[in-house]
Amino acid sequence: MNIGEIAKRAGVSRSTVSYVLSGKRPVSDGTRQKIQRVIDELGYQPNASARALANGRTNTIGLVFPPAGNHYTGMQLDFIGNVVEAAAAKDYDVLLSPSGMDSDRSFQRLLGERRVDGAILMELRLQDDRFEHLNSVGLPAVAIGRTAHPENGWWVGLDHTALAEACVHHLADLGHRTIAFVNRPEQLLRAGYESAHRGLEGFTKAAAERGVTSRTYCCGDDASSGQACLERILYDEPATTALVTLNEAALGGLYRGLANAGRHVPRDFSVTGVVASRWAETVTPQLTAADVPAEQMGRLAVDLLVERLDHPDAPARHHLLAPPISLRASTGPAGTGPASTGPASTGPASTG
Amino acid sequence: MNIGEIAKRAGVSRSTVSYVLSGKRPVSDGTRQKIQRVIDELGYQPNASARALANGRTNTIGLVFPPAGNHYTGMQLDFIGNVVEAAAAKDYDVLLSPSGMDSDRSFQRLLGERRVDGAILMELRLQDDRFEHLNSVGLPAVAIGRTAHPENGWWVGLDHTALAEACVHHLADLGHRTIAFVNRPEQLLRAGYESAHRGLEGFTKAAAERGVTSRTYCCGDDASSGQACLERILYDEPATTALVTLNEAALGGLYRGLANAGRHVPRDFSVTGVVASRWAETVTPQLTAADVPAEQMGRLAVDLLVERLDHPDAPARHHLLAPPISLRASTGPAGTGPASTGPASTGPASTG
DNA sequence: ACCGGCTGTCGAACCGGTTCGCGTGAAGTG
DNA sequence: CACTTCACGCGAACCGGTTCGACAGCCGGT
Repeated sequence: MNIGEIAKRAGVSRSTVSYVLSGKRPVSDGTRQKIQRVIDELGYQPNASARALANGRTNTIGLVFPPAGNHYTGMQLDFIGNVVEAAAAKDYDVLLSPSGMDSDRSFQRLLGERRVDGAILMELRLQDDRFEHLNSVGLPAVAIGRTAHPENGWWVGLDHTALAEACVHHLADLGHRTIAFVNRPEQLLRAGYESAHRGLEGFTKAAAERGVTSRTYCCGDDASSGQACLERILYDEPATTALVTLNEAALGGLYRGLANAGRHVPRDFSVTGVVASRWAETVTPQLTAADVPAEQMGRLAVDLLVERLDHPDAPARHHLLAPPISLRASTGPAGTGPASTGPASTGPASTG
Repeated sequence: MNIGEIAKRAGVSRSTVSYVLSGKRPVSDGTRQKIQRVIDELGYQPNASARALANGRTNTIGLVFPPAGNHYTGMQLDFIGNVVEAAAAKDYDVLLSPSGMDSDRSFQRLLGERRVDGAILMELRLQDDRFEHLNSVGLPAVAIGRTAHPENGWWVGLDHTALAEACVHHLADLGHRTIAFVNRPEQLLRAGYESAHRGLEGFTKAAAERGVTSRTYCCGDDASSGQACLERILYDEPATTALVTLNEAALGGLYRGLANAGRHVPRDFSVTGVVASRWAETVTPQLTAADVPAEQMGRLAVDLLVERLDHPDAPARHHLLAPPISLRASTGPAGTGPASTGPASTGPASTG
């Protein structure tokens, strides 16, 4: 069932059917209805490849996300889901591309074969060569996150610096003097992950300002790494009474480590960080945290990209978000020290 | 840069370039190298839309997942990630389609506009009209899950009946006599979700066989619903000493409810169910559960679909998986009853 | 020297849409 | 009634690949 078949049955030419479909030229009421009736009867829908070939637009956007290790974190999931929904609402489909590292076949296909009209980049690095690749083939892109030089880019980002600072201030205001920072895995930090770097920067700066003792750790994206990391924290500095984390996947492990060490949250130890609310509410006690507004960010990213596609010469725009800290139940005033001793720390463990 | 440009620069015809690219006809070494050099210099990649139009294959598969409510569970995330990776390994791209309910635009686009060569269906219902829609347009599909009549279908499924039975037997072997079942949300059960129905069936059957007292509950896919559900369980039957759940998103809330009620896991109360290992390991104590092999399932689904695409007349195949229960730390022998009383149950709450 | 077969390449048609320029017939105007 | 104007629909070209039939040239065999 192609457009010629419709034209034949309606007794008109193919171009007239096309104009009925697109509305780009007026068609008389009589012909339009005749054609429309045939279309409805046959349930005709135009072939996407042919249309894309003819008018140069695929009505598809690419979502590029290098996997952090072998699995995805809850936050990535939230972004993916919300981007897909926002795109669907604007009649765009979403093509998923894993990896996106150089020489990655899937990413190359997306770009070179022009399967998509534009791309949304996740998991940004401070120096992100994906932008150059996209620019070199003229594909518009919007980032979720921002590079080291975001001035003239299209992106929607989270102010990790400010959020980490806010977490430190919150803890310092509660009287905590020794605070640990649990970052994403070292491999990602080394790769230049934006959130890891900016969060670390904000944490370090605020800790210095408030004169609190601090240590920073990298931690694998899973529960057992979190547990090991916490053991290490208490081994390195038993007087630690609070931590800030960006690593939502390790959160369960951090809590387990605290429980094993006999530190009660929030009485003996406070935990906070940057985590989407639905994950913050999964742990007990519920996590006081800056809520990552994944839905809003996904929607904004799609909005920006579609705007850019519709107006190729529009000036660059971006959104920098800094959600407030939601007070839940995982932070409290610094106590006089640990209430009791749990199992003695016997030594540090690898923290991924 | 199109194929004609390459042909011109190499001094050959367009068809010869095409044959170099596809290898479908022999080309002499000299010409091949001449063409290949031009291709490499210009970094030429053939246009995906044009190719799809010409040979009728998009090299894209659709992943159809009706959202359970407004967000995705960790298990869905795992499937999506693993399907995308498995597809990428076979040089297929993945197009995501939310909803997939009737009259859904995105789903209709996938089918009618032939954006994909085939589809993988997630979140199966016992009677799933998506199959009929797909069949009516001749699109091959593979399901993750199985309908009420899976005999001649292509699918990879989890034997939820057997898994739920195994959970009950495990608990009964430990001496538990009063067991609750925490299912997916009622809305999904009513919609005919396969896992919810088969899990419930297996639970009910095994509970009857073992003569244990049981109650079954539906529970929203979030932590607060889980907490409310647990309060309700203990209100309805305070003698309950164990539960089985399919609802991974509610798990954190169930644990919180138990902690609030003063029930220690596993001393006073045992918890088990069907949950992917990486989520089972997030909670404390770690969940004894039948591990959903999401990676394997994603890979198998892609393998089946690609096989079906390559051999349109191949006989239907499927894989029914029943992973064993991984013993972790959330189940133990039934005690003599709750060790102490937590906050008194004051009444049931809505459980979503 | 002639013929048959085989290789390697070409040209043209085709996939299913979109878009542009043009022709036609009806309506409006002096 | 002749002439412009306009609305409407048609045909052809095009997007960028793939594929098939044909043909040229070379080889070896008799």
